[in-house]
Amino acid sequence: MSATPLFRRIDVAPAYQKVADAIEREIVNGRIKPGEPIGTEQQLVAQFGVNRSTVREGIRVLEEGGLICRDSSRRLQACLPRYNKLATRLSRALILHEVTFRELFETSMTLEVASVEGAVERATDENIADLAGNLERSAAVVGNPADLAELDAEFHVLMAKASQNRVLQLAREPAAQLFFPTTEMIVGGVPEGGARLVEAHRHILDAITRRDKEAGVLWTRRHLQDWRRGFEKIASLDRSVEHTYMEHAYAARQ
Amino acid sequence: MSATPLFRRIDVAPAYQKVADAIEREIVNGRIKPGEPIGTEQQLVAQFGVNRSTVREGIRVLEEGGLICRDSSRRLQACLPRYNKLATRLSRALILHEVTFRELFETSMTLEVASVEGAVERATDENIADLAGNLERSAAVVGNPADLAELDAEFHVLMAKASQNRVLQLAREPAAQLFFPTTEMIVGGVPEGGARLVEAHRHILDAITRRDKEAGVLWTRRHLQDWRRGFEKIASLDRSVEHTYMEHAYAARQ
DNA sequence: CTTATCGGTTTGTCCGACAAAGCTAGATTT
DNA sequence: AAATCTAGCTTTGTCGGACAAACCGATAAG
Repeated sequence: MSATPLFRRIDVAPAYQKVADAIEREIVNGRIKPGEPIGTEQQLVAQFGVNRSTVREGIRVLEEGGLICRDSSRRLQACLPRYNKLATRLSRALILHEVTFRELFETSMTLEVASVEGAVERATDENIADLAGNLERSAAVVGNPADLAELDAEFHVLMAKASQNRVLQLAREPAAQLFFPTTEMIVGGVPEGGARLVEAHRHILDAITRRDKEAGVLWTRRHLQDWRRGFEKIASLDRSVEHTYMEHAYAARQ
Repeated sequence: MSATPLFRRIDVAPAYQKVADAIEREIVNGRIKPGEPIGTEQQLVAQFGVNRSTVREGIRVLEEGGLICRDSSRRLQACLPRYNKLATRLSRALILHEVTFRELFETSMTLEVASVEGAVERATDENIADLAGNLERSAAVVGNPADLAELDAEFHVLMAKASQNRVLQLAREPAAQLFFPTTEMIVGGVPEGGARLVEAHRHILDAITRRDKEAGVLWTRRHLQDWRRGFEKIASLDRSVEHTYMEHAYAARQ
């Protein structure tokens, strides 16, 4: 696979990249822990011996990557990258690749089933309480598609949290960000759609509480199949996500 | 969920962020297509009416996000974000969150099974030829853990490609980047490990070719269970990924 | 037809500067 | 004395200008 080269690969990375890499190393290696300050721009200028503009370009890179962030007073500090923020980038990439709803549906089915299985096995009392709270709020807005869609997305996030599996939480996030925004137009377009959604959530939560994996999986599948049927009424599964958004939600929002 | 506010949210984002957002909008909306030039920094300075340093900070943000890249002569252009690059960020985030191998294993099992199911259903002749080529090369280096680990990772990427599901490809990538680097130490640590790995790949490819979903899933599960058993010989599943890396691969490399 | 050379562009980096916002600590008020 | 206010210092965000190195295109030389 690899021949040993005569010369080491010459390093021609621009200075701002080296600045970013140097800071990244310190964070990933744990020498700077999340929450600890990176130092002021002036200090970084002194330490790296480059201009402040160069330092700032390096900072932008790390900031976008989620490795550093700013505290209340805009000072730099290391931070734990938020899945959510990073997932947004991935979702955007998916849109640009013109993925279809069929791909999205298939993968979401896999991940949500895995999610409910984990939740049935390992949900804590607190997880269950959170889900119950969400269910209660959902029942109160069953006639309002916009609010219900938001709570539906939250329900599934809580379910993934209840699985106690952070890798799973991460893996499902990009798909969820594309998947669940469509809930609004589907719930709004199908009579009794809201009621069915809340009913499904109720059964799922019940299954999690009773540690009944079979029921949990069954109702999760039904829940997603409902979504799929609703979707097929308004668009083709084989069209790109972006295209369908353009014609529905997006047009209405702007 | 939302009251209609009297005033529109006042916009206080820094200029470099606005520059980045403006360019991002053009790309995501499709007005600038992947491969098309963004323009020189000087042109952006003129269009946005801000300083070049500000423009450059905005460019760094987009570059890191994978939305723009540079052609051979360092000129800016829109590009299709590569899953791989973005997945690297997510993998890094997972390390910082100190995820355990148990989480990684559980999720990988889910995703690889989904992957093989998709491949059995939809693999093209070209996909199968690629997998066969990989298998052949693997068989040739069965005694070399480093090369074999690399080919194993490639095999699973090819399998995900064969599923024809880009969302799935994306979802499995971050986990794969953490999961498969361990293959080297596992294959190296277990006698006959290399042979078992190649054998499993052979059965999986055979199942894909025969469109036998049951066999494909069975051998994929066995393949991953092998990995898990090998892993348990050298570390605990409940330790963090980062911690284990530190003691094995990482120490050897530097 | 290939090679060499030469401006013109563009990027990467640097310097110096300034307004706005936050923080600090001393001064002022109650 | 405690709370409050204010003035100064620090830090960030932005700006203008500058220059070397790399790159492009075109022209000149072999």
